[in-house]
Amino acid sequence: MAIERVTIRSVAERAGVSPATVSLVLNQRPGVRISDATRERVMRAAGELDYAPNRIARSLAHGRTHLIGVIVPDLSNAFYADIVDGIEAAAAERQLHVLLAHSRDDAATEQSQVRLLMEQQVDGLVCMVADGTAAHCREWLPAATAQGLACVIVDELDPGVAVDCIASDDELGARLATEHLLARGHRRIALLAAGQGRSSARARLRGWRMALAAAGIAEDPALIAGTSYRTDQAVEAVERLLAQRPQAVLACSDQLAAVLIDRVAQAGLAIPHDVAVVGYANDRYLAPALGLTSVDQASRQIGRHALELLMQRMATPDGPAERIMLPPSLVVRRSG
Amino acid sequence: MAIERVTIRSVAERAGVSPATVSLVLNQRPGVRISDATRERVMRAAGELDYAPNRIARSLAHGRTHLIGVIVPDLSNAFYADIVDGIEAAAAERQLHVLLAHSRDDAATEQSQVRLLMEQQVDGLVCMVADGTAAHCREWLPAATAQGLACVIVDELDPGVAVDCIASDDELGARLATEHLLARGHRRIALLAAGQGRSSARARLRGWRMALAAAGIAEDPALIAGTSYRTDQAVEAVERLLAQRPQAVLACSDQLAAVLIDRVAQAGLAIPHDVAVVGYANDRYLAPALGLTSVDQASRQIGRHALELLMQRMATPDGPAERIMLPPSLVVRRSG
DNA sequence: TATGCATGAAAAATCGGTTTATCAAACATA
DNA sequence: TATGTTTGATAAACCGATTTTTCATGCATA
Repeated sequence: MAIERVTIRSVAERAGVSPATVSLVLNQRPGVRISDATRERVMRAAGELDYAPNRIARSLAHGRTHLIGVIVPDLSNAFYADIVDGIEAAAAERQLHVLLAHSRDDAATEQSQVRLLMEQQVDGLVCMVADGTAAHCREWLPAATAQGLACVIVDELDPGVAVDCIASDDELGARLATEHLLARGHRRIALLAAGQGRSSARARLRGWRMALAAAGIAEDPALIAGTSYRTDQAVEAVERLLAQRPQAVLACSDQLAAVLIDRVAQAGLAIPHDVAVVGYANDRYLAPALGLTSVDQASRQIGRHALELLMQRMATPDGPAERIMLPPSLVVRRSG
Repeated sequence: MAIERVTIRSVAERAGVSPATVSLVLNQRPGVRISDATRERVMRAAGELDYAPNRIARSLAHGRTHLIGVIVPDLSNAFYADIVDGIEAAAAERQLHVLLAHSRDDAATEQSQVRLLMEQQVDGLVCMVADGTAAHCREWLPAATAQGLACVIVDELDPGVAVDCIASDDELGARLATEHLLARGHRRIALLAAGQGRSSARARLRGWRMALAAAGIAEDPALIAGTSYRTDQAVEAVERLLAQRPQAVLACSDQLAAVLIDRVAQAGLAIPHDVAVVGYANDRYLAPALGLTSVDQASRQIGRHALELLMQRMATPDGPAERIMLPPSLVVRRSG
């Protein structure tokens, strides 16, 4: 049973007009005159047939898909999910749709998704990066922009290539968190770092240092432990840090903070009495569940701004690359 | 600076052949003969120009997009993210790509996404539902299938309309969890229920009941508290349940379990000594962070099977609707 | 030498729309 | 009445591919 598709021709036939007329009526562009009678007939025919124009054909004809490609490293990370949310909201206001692709934070996957999205003729591309892909856009960005694709990189401010970037002001975020811990009287404040090599890691380190320096506290290298955002690899770093007996720890993600809290509890210590803990990203699920004080990165705002930046780039392809930082805020809960 | 696109014509011109020949070479279907010299010239020209065929045009021509639409209610819920992961993996093996849409668990948004995906001419549709959209597919599914679109519903087994469904066997999951708590010697085992009206909620209730009945324990209605998966609305139900002094609680999501753990701790009780807690879904981030015993729903498997079901439906559009349940397993941690 | 058959490539139709140029009819003007 | 203008709709070209049909060749056969 072949299903006969409803095309512009079906509608034209039923309304007794030409396909061109149907197109003109449905797209009602200013300047084209259609008689009320004809318009009415076309609208009714389209309604009766429940006509939905084939976007594929439409895109082919006028060379715009009204699709924005969005690449996300980890679908189940609330930080990225919120950014996508912001992008989607801003896109919807402009009659654009989001085509979501999943890189799994893997460089090869990212690259094949970029290629797919380009073949899909997206009008623009927002690429969110994480540890595995932070610098990888160097590989494909030049080719993409050379073909006229507008791109924005999210969550990395130094991708090593001229492109619009947007991220949270991590220096400020780390500073706010550290100052908060200082204000609570802590002096031995450790940093559980992750994402080495990324602009965010460097910024957070700077923020932590600045706050300590401003308080006149000499930096103790033993109070910095570098690890990965992959929590299954973090336990060793956490143990190393706790062995230093810090009064407080700033963890670079809420997931890492969760691991930390777990180890602290296992060690029979109390939070925040023995060790105060601050997380990063204010994960919608994790932070409230753990009662975790955390730095909120205004992720939806990042998404909105990313789309606006993209619009700007699409309008003026040759302008200088921008670099936007959004201010974070500290959400205080009972962990520190 | 208008960027001249690389089309099949550019390649043809450079290779000194017709566009048809280029297409024939690049799609190398069995039965068409191309001389080695020509093939070589075309391949080189395509390589030199870095030609990427326009999928829009290709799809229009042969009426297949090789795109699978996937609707997800909540991007930041690891359960759905894992299902998407499974769908993607299975799709990639079949040279299909996933077009992800976000319903925010809102019926109107879901419907507009369905329409968009259909206009986008997806070859098939996997719709994951949650509380806000569980029964809503009744509204749009008949029209979608009438137009020849293959659909699969995930995480609801009684959508009220004939369609392929797939979900975890929640009766078994709840039974496993309850039996585990019984085996640990608990008798007053409460159920923190959510998702009222959904097949999963009914199944979990049945599973809990069956386990208790098999142990010869009379059901105490006061030990059931119904709430929403929205954790901001769950505190009241949790308090009500705790007031009944249960020895153990089976929560219908890890997020709810987190709220419960939080309230238990606030009440000065110890987990699992005073109250044992079992969650549901084995959230990749939450469950390990909380040390939460939880029912694992094999979410990636659900995704894989969903895609296979979809393939089957695309092959035989008129077969009877299937209803698949996948067996869950219990992951024991320190909470119960 | 004329005919038939492979072979390999190109021409043309098609997918479902958009958009520009064309054109007929109705109307206004001289 | 002849001419010029609107008005409203259509024909036709196009977007960038695919696919079927057509068409030169070259070769083998009778």
